[in-house]
Amino acid sequence: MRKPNMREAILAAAEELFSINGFNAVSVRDIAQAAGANPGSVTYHFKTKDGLLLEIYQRHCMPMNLRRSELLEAAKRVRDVQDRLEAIVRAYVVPAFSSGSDLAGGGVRFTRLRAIMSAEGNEVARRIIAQTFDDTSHAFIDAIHESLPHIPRTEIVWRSHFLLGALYYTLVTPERVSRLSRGEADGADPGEAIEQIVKSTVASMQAPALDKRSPRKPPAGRAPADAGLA
Amino acid sequence: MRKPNMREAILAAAEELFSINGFNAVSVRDIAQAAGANPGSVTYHFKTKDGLLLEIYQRHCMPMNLRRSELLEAAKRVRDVQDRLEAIVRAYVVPAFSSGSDLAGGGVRFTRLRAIMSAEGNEVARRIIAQTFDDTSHAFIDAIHESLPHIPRTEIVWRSHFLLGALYYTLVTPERVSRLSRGEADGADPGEAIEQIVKSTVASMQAPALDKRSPRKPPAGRAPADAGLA
DNA sequence: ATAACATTTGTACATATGTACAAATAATAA
DNA sequence: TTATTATTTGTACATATGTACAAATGTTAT
Repeated sequence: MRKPNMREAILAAAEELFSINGFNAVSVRDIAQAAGANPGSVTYHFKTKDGLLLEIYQRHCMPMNLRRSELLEAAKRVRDVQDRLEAIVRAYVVPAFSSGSDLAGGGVRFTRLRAIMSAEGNEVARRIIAQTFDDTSHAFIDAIHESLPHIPRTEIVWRSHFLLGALYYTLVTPERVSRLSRGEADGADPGEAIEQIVKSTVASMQAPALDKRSPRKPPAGRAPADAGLA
Repeated sequence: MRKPNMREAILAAAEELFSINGFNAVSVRDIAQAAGANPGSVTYHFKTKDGLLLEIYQRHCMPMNLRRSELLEAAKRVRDVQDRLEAIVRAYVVPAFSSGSDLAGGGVRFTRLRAIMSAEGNEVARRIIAQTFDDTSHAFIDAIHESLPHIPRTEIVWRSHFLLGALYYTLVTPERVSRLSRGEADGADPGEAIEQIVKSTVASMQAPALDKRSPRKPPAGRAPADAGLA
């Protein structure tokens, strides 16, 4: 074949298919076919299916985190507290939708991929994510915490976690928003999604703290985790 | 074999395995082995693997929605607006963690199952969910909307969607909360998760509306969905 | 006990899967 | 050119998969 760069074609096809169907449901043959390549070619370039996923992550993680860091630094310089908080949240959300250097939809595709991998409990993904995104996550958590010093850090962690969940779920099931809003909202419109997530997250961050317990040490005699519930 | 009820054992094993690894990564043989049954038994009782998943959904959907409806009705009768809003959100969240009639952890397991199925884009699940949960979702959206009449319904839909995303993600990746909070929070503690989700969601629901456009009809000459972003 | 039915077992089949590898072909360097 | 290397192709293998089905076994009713 005279494909200018088959490696790239395979990578793109894999990313597309994984981001739609997950890792487990996509076969190496599916990927090869979508890329117009031979199954053997996949083995040649990436050795294993895991290797292919790894390469996809390595392709995207750095740029996305870089973009986030830039936007975060800019956001931290915003004077007004309310505006700053919003800018910080936006700095976290926007790169998840548009990863800049990438082709159209690249950011959305990779974020949706991450969402599905995390649901599938994919081990390759889990490792990469923990060691690549945690730094950035901490940076955002700290920045938000500095804008909201009266909220315990732990609660900021929870709320950031909810933000990521909202983001993931919106990318995975956008049609549900359209359906439940009876067509008044378009769940697949990144602009709309970003605005809604940002506004709703900023508000949630500002919620009063629960502080049932002292900020550091929980009192020893607490009921076991799932006593009254499970 | 003299297993008192093999059908139930298979169902339980499937639910457990699906809720951890997803549908695609679990084989009929895995399920059979976990249930101490023969692969053929699975075919006998449920005909196909899809049939097995279907049965799991039918087993849980009704009770969970019933519980939600009860709690919702009670919540709607709360006098104070703020308290009512919180009660409504809680009525939505709590049954996702504890499905009542079920054995310990049943609610969490089924909700985690739904989270993974929705990420995997499972068709069987998608169909059942849309026709079983949408009524309940609308009831909650309406109830919240009545407590917050100044917020457009569409925005309540978005924020409810984020709530579900947060809930799902917390059940799928609880260890991330523990890790990012450096052990100060336990992401797997249902009680803690519920309180955090409820408080943060109540706040997000009360966020001011975006209202870039008139409440009902968006102006015709709007930019195409993903023009400036994708 | 005998008949009727329900369940379980064991096995088989067709297909799908990840990956290995030798041969063929293209690209590059000498 | 020829030699060398990089890539692609085709095929093969071992294993896994969903499901079908007949035989064996258990259960219940008469």
